[in-house]
Amino acid sequence: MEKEKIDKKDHILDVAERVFSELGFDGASTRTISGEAGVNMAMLNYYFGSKEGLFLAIFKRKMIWFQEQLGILGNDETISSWEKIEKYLELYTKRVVSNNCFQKLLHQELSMQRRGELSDHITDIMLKNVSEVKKLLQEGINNGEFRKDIDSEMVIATIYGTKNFLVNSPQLTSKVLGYDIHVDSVLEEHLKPRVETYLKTLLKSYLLNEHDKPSK
Amino acid sequence: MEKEKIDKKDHILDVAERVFSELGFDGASTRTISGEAGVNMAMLNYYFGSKEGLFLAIFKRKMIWFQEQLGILGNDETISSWEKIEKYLELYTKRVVSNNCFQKLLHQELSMQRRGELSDHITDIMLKNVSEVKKLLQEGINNGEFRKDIDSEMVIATIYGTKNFLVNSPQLTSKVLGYDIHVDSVLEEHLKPRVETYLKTLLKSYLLNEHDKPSK
DNA sequence: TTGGAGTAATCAATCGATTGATTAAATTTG
DNA sequence: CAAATTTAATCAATCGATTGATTACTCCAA
Repeated sequence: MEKEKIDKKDHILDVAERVFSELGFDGASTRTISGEAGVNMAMLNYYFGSKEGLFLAIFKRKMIWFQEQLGILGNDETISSWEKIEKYLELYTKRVVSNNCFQKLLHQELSMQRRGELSDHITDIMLKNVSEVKKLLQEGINNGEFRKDIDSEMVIATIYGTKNFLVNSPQLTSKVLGYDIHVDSVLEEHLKPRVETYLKTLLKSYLLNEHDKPSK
Repeated sequence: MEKEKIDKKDHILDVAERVFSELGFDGASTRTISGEAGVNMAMLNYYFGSKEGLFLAIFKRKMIWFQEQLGILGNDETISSWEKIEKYLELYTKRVVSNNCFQKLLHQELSMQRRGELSDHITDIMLKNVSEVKKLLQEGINNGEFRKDIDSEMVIATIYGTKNFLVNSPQLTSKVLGYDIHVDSVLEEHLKPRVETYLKTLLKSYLLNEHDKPSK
């Protein structure tokens, strides 16, 4: 059955995504993954060719989602540059909750140099995101909304880095913040809005020209 | 000879630190490490008991260095809160260059939940750093230098997160910035001062009360 | 100074366990 | 039936760890 085959493959990808994010590529054995997914070990190779093929399939699947999210902001001419940044931040912090595993997996793999083909793939995915934000920032500079001397690339590093730091080391973050962010409801109701508010305030004070700022 | 034994152990730790940071804990085999260190494989177990013991020894060695760095800022009463933050940023970005491998290793391990004892160790190390910065920020709030509504914990996440994002994925960062940060001299002369300047400007605009800011 | 006993360091060889992958047979599906 | 799927069994390779033998060194008595 075509439909169920896709569902089963999707189920395996879901499980693999989680296990990989928890144990890393080398730490997660094919036996563990197939065991937790409730399928025979040989199925992984039957469906995805190899362990690395399975790993790659996880990213392939998410790429489509990335692309469409990237287009949402698109070329909306009706709102200001700062409002676009705000919208992007809202879109991005939403993923704090929904794509927890994958984001961790992504930056885990980005920090390793080997597995060249895969690393290039992931780098390309990230580059698309980066250039999108860069475009928004440059637009704001050109129309005078933003200060001319902002460091766009560093701003991007701050957006991604701040979030990654918080969600990629949940144990540390939980201790620092005083609530357990492993619990989904806590993530959704406390961390997510807090990060969103903070990043907006932080970037507003850095990006906007003085005369545009509310006196606070 | 006592002296040479320490040197050799130190050499192994140096190599292991690098290899672990490049390949991860599971990806780095004891054979690879001993091979690159130019010692017999059995020496690793002879010196450190096990692979995990070797891994732990890397962190044990760095803990001393951390402790003394933490005390440097100490209770200096002669400078303002903002100047203390500036000094901390300078101290911190210095490590962008000098402790590249270790920092990557640290946050690699922080993002995995298993290896409980070690994770707790690392979390504690980080917590000490965090609480130190938190104290500086709180001090600035209390004496009126900083705005009262700043989110201290998020600021910390920004400082660490921004740097980690840049140095933990050198491949991506190099493409975004347009110069290869794998080269040490580039790291030192371009990325480090850039990060330092950026973080100072970013945090100054967020932390300081309006009336204290230069009109820019 | 020399010789040998005792300790520390190093080595090649190998252990059982686990890894990713493959096979051929069995089962299900259309 | 024929094709697609699923299974258990097994493959060679590699993993971390350990062994016993060997070398290098220290120290003290003669």
